Amino acid sequence: MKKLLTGTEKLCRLWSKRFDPSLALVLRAVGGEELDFRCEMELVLERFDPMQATIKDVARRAGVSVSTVSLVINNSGPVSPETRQKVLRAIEELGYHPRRFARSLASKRTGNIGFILTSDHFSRAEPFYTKIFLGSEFEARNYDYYILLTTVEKRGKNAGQLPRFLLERNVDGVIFAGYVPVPLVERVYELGVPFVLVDFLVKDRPFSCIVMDNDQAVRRAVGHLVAEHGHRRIAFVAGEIGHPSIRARLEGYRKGLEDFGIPRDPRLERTEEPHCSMDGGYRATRRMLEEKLEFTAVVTANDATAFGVMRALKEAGLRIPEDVAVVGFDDIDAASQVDPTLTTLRVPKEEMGALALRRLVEVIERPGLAFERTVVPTELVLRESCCGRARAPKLMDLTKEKIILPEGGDVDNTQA
Amino acid sequence: MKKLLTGTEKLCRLWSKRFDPSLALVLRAVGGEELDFRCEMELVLERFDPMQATIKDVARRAGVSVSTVSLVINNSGPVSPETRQKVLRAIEELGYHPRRFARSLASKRTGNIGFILTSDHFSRAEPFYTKIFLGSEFEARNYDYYILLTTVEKRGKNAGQLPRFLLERNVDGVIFAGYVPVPLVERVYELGVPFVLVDFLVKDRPFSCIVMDNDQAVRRAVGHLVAEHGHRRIAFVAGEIGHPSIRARLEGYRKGLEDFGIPRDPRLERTEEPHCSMDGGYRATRRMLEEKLEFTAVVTANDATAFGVMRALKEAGLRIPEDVAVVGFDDIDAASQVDPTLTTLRVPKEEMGALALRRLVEVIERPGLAFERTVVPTELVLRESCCGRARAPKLMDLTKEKIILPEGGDVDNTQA
DNA sequence: ATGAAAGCGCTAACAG
DNA sequence: CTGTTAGCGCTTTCAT
Repeated sequence: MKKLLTGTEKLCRLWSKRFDPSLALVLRAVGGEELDFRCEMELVLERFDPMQATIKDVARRAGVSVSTVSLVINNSGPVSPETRQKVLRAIEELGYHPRRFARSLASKRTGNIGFILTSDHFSRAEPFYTKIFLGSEFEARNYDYYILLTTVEKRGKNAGQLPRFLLERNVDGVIFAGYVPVPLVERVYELGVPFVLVDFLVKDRPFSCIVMDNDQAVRRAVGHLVAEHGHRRIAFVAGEIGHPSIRARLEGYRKGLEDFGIPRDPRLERTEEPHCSMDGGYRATRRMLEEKLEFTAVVTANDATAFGVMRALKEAGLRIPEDVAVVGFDDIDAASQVDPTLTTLRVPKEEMGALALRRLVEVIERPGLAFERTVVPTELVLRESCCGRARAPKLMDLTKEKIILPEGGDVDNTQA
Repeated sequence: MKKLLTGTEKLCRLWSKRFDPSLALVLRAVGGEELDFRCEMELVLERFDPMQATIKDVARRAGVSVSTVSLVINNSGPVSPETRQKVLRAIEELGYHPRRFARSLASKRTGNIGFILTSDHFSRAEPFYTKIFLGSEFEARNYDYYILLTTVEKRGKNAGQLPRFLLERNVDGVIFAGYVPVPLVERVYELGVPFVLVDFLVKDRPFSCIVMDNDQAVRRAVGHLVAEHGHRRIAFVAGEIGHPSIRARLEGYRKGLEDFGIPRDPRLERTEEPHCSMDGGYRATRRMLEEKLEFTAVVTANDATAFGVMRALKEAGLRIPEDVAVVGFDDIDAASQVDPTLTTLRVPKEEMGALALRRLVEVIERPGLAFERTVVPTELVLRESCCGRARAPKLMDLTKEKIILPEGGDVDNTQA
């Protein structure tokens, strides 16, 4: 049985909720008679309320209904210019901002995007994925989205488990960065939640993704080593060969050799390490040296690996690049800070993150959009580790770093 | 005038909302007679609904009211063990998860925390603040919070402007990382939104913050250079002297010299560069060399600066550390990857981020908690750039890096 | 210990 | 073009 509240009672509740419960008690004591001061009180509240204005306040002040205000806010419907002006002014005067969660509840859209990567990538805090994340984050603002980042286990019991924000329906879409568990991707797909992969793709599945031209990139690097520097004995060092990108890089290395009719030497393909890390590069190189293999250049699966390679070479008393040239992949910050500076394939990390975000927003806003694969080009950045100190640009001329773009030949300068 | 909806009408709406509007039309055509299939239909929905179960579904299935379910979920109220079991089972069976935004609307708590740093720090993507962020992010999960990251302008028209998530009331508290505009901090303070500063503090304000023992750290480093290696001519290179942390490091440098009665030489205090960057370090060092200043060691304000210093020294044909020793600050990843590896002061970045998160959650959950300043200790990590290759640990023994802890030294590490 | 009911602030369908 | 109204899914008195 619904009990009608008296004016005073309502008021008490209001105060008790929005201010201090003790004030409500005072009011209760004072308000012996039942008056409907609702309206006056709301005006009072408007002036003293420590809480932000609501859509109701705006409506009252503008002398229109809440729906009209909503239409104005969302630009979703015809509103006469005068009314719009009134509403806009009220919003301005009250400093009104719609609350995110209230909109979410009513509209089923959260304005959040989930960013998922493996704890592996996270805990090793690889600058590579950090950059991608930052790229997405930055772009997200342009579309008025927030990004919620989380990590998942690559394997083990929790591997297929949905992140919290999906269970709580707290995101409108998801970006997967790097090598995530395929079952997880499939589950998200089944849930019907829009998603995009970055630097990853699922075999035999046409999911939307943003990847680099991994194989062509390495192929180009090998081409440079052979054509410009006359290398013939070129090694390839990588780990984590399960990652599609890494595998593609190996393929690119092979194609590169093939382009020049150089026979493959399996002993120079070092993919035995579990990770593409500095440690992995170091150990693999030590082993090659111990096996007395001949090589004058090393192409690696990423910059971290290259650092390990360089370290091992130096410890063995070999000069870089005079005795052995080294090429990395990614162009992380440290690549231009090590000595000698590292020739590497620059991946447009932030740009990839931004691209992923844009594509995801598209899908969110136009459900049923077809999957699409985007391949972004990398650039070969020539530095000391393959060209030598004399020929490579000096530190302070970063803008003049020589860069070989995928499209053209030896295009000079221009840093992206 | 409220119009009562018939059973069919209700059903149509339901379907139209939760499924496909076209289905609703079909139903409308079929349901000529007015039946109240509400109950049956809800059971049907329960089985086929692509949407997640709601608290109502749980209540119905458990045969209790929604309030009881709420009590169970939040552990906020007395519920008989049997009822609790029933509810828990229903939740389990339905795979129910409360929606974040619905809770927010009802409870006024969002479960989000804002993370604010300047676009400066962001766009230069300094690994330092990235690590702090990751530390907070990781810890946030333990407390069931999400982190929303955003950047603000350090200066200019937008400098004092509130980030979106504050306007939209989309966070329960805020973490400020690094040097943010003081007016912004003050505004957040006035808004009554809980906040914590990391690696920053506002002069003459007792705001809660997590900072390192900047001055003591550098003092210890100087002490090491003097006591262990006999240096007397020690330079200090930094930029961005407005940042409290950087200023404190300069103070530490001065104290360090004082400890050994070494007179200060203003020409060896290079703080003219705008930023603590590789470029800044490089240029400052070039200038010192051009001015023919004598120095056998350089203490820098951060690792990036140190890299620039090393580069300039090498270009000048000086050996590190034989001719000049170098000490950094932060211990970013690259510090152990450069050649020679960099002696530096390790800042527990992730730990600081986590600490900030914990402190913030405390404040959020117990409003009115007093401000508190936390000083975390740094460690002096000895590597090749001051000890030389022979004495410093080899690459692969990272765990055996020699570390001097603040406690172990002869210095007092309390900071006001 | 449990349930009924009143919101939280907003959107969107629908009626005028 | 504008207003009325019914929710969205949950929390939180308050009464029982």
